[in-house]
Amino acid sequence: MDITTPAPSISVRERNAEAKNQAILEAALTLFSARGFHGVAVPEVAKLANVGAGTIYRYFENKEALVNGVYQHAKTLLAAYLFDDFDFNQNPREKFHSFWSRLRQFAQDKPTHFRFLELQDHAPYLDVVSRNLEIQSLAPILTFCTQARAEKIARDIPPEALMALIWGAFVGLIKAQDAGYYTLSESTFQAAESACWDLFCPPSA
Amino acid sequence: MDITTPAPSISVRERNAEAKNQAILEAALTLFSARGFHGVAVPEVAKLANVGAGTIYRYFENKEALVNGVYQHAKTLLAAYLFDDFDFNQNPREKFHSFWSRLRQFAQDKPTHFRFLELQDHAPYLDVVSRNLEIQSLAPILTFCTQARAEKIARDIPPEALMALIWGAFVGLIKAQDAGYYTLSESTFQAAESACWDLFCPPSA
DNA sequence: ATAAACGGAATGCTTATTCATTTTTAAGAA
DNA sequence: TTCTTAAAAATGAATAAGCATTCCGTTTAT
Repeated sequence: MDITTPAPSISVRERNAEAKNQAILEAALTLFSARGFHGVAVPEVAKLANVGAGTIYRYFENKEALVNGVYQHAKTLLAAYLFDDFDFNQNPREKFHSFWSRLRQFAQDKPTHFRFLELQDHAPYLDVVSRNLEIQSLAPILTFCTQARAEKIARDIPPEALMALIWGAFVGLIKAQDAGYYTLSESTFQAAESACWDLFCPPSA
Repeated sequence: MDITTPAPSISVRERNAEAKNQAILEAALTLFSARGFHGVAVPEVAKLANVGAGTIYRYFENKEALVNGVYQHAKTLLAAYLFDDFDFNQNPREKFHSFWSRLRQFAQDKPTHFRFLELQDHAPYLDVVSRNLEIQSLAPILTFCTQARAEKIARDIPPEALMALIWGAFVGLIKAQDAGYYTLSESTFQAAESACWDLFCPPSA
């Protein structure tokens, strides 16, 4: 008998609860990313999560809270992909490459998360927490654009617009692949990166 | 009494029907563009169109047919903005400028149409006619990209990917404005155009 | 006067949410 | 350890609200 363990800090109860929470979030992510918020019924989420319909309401106040939970989960994961262990001592071109690669990794590893985030972006049912998370998680990139602008490296365009152009280009690339217009190869991805870098800073400089 | 007019070729009935059809399409466009297909109730469309709920079903078989009607209407208008009286004898840079300006004009004149088309793109409830219209209306741009590629003017990237990057960049620019991140000025639009042109073709050439 | 078009209440189905009941967990007594 | 039991968690049928579509009495054009 082990008297060094007074009580398990994580009870069976907590463990189960965590697993269930995850199962619900994952099921909701899958369905919302395919058909959008209004296109999915809550009992359907319950079924996919192998959970009773009532159980969802023990974890989330209502359907809106559920979609916000999924949003915050996905956005946090994206931020982790983008910024964890990021080396801010790189030169601008290297930083750009890091962002591009990390974004690509996210889109490849977590296509459902990526699609979900694109679909729900700026939806009217997103709450204050979700909106702040959106702004926060883009802030480092905006800072990068602003600095590059100040250093006369980036183009003379408002940094927000620069960021929007490049983010939009990336999203367009992924969406067109999703839509079946082509299959992205490694070399196409690299070529797209340098094309976007040339969008970012004037070619002659 | 005027015996020279045997019968009016357009009856009051036909005229009213046309007006009603338009009113329904416009109301549906407004609501769908704001809240998506599943987020809008048909009687709500009827109310905004000043029409009885039943009347909608005299013009459209069901809700799906309605959203497809709106889609086809909007996509056709976009194609008109993009291609009507287009001068295909311009050089590539001039053609690019024409496309960019026309797309901008559409986004400015018809922001609701633009938003609707972005929101419903590749939605599972779009029918064959809508999907074909999508492909058809982008074909001239794809042809432009393919030709520019063949003439070694455009970057060495699959033309579909090039188009996706530029289209995506444009959409990103407009969406970020919609989201309130900034207000687009004339000069920003021009700068964005040349940035995208540099994305399109290698800067050194 | 007649036939088509219209309107909007009525119908029947779907769905968000609740709640009474059952199952599971934690902890102490035997 | 095994049994007992109170509390927490989970369930899914039931409730209530919402919605797509229909239908029939009314209006309108010819």
